[in-house]
Amino acid sequence: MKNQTSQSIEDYLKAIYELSIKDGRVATTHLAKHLGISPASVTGMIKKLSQMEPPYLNYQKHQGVFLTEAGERIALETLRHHRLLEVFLHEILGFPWDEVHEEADKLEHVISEKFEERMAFVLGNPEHDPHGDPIPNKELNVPKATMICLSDLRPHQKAIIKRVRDKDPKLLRFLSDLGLIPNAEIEINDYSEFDGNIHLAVKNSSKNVVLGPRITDQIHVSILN
Amino acid sequence: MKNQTSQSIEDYLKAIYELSIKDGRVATTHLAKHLGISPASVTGMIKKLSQMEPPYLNYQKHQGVFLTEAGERIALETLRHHRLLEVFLHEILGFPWDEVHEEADKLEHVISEKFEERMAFVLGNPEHDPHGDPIPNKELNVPKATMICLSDLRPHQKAIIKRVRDKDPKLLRFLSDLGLIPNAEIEINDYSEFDGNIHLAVKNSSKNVVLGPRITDQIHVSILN
DNA sequence: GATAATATTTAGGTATGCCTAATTAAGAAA
DNA sequence: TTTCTTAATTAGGCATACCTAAATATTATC
Repeated sequence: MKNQTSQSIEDYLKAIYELSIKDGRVATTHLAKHLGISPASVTGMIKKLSQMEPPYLNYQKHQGVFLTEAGERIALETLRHHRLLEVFLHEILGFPWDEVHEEADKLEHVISEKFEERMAFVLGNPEHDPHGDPIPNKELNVPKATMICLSDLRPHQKAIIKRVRDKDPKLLRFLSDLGLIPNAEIEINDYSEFDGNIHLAVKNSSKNVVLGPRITDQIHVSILN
Repeated sequence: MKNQTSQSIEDYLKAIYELSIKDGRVATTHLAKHLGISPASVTGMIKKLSQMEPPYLNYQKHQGVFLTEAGERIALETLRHHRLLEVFLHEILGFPWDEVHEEADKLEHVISEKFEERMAFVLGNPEHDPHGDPIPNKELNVPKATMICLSDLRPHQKAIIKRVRDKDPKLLRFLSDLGLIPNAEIEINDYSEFDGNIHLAVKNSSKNVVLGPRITDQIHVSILN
């Protein structure tokens, strides 16, 4: 079996990479849900990907999958494309940050290495995309940052938003209307033990905001002393 | 049958548009050669495209095809994408003009209307791509220009290069090394009746060049008085 | 440890878009 | 007009990547 990629393969590998950060192995159903595809189809594809030469992933029946080195390389290349494109769309073409994800999802499979290289040059080799996610560098190393969830902050702590993980344009628009975007400074006012809601102040907009745990888990921050 | 597009369909319609400018109807084999596909495959596709609702093209067995209005619309939209992308790649990302075609050929099928619109805005609604080909405007009207082939010029005439039709990167690089790119000013020195070679001077580079008819037919110019 | 619920896989099928080989139609030349 | 050549079509296949329905593991619960 020949070793090549396709739009689909890149999507699978990227999804497995993202899901396996948390869990190690990725379950068929989990992957299926994430990709919006039936579990049966996923089984077919992961069998194929695990039988390529070299294989893109390790797979044992009923045990889920994880990436091989070759698979991770493709995933990181795709992720680099994706995140560079997000910055590019935002900075150069003026896309609002909640619209960059969808467009980058299509383009990431199509651009050439030259396009990637030119983009990185024009943008000055950015390390983070507009959502704060780290961009793998040319050697595919992912810059690590020490961040915690907004939900882990305690009252009166100040922090800077570094990353917003959600991809839903509606939520992203909601957050940016509140000023809750990467590099914004916030201060926790209160934390209600009861429902997990967090009350916080956004510095520049001087707005006071109440956020539920569904949202605060998605926002990553670094603490200000 | 539903009416949609795909990468392949857009390629077919664009090719038919380009070929039918000269000939009106486009023959199966002609199209097959242009697309690098077997004639049998082309027959299958054009049958499909002519039976859609609305049809993208008119087709009668053994008589070739021509575009319907719906087909032409898709072709022009794709062409607009393509040529805007060429300008964009050249001006914004710094691609050399001989490399823009290949990249645009892939991207043209993938970018959104928003991407197109943002590109046009950032570039200031250009009317020509780096090869001098006209870019259909938003309403898909193609700007017309009065140009003739370089091969039709007479000795001592001066002209400005408006368009270089060839897509071969090697030839394009050769021409730009000589300064023969859109907007360059040239003057015809001599024309050899015998072999069709044209001797000309390029203004800015003050080079003297001899070009054969294979090339001079591809270069379109407007005459300077 | 048996059973119920859930996860996963197998089997069989579909649409797209390409292929080769064989056939038929059209156009040119004798 | 008949024949030859070239163009176009049909027939039958293949790969990719998805689907549903049915069968089989696995895991959780009693």
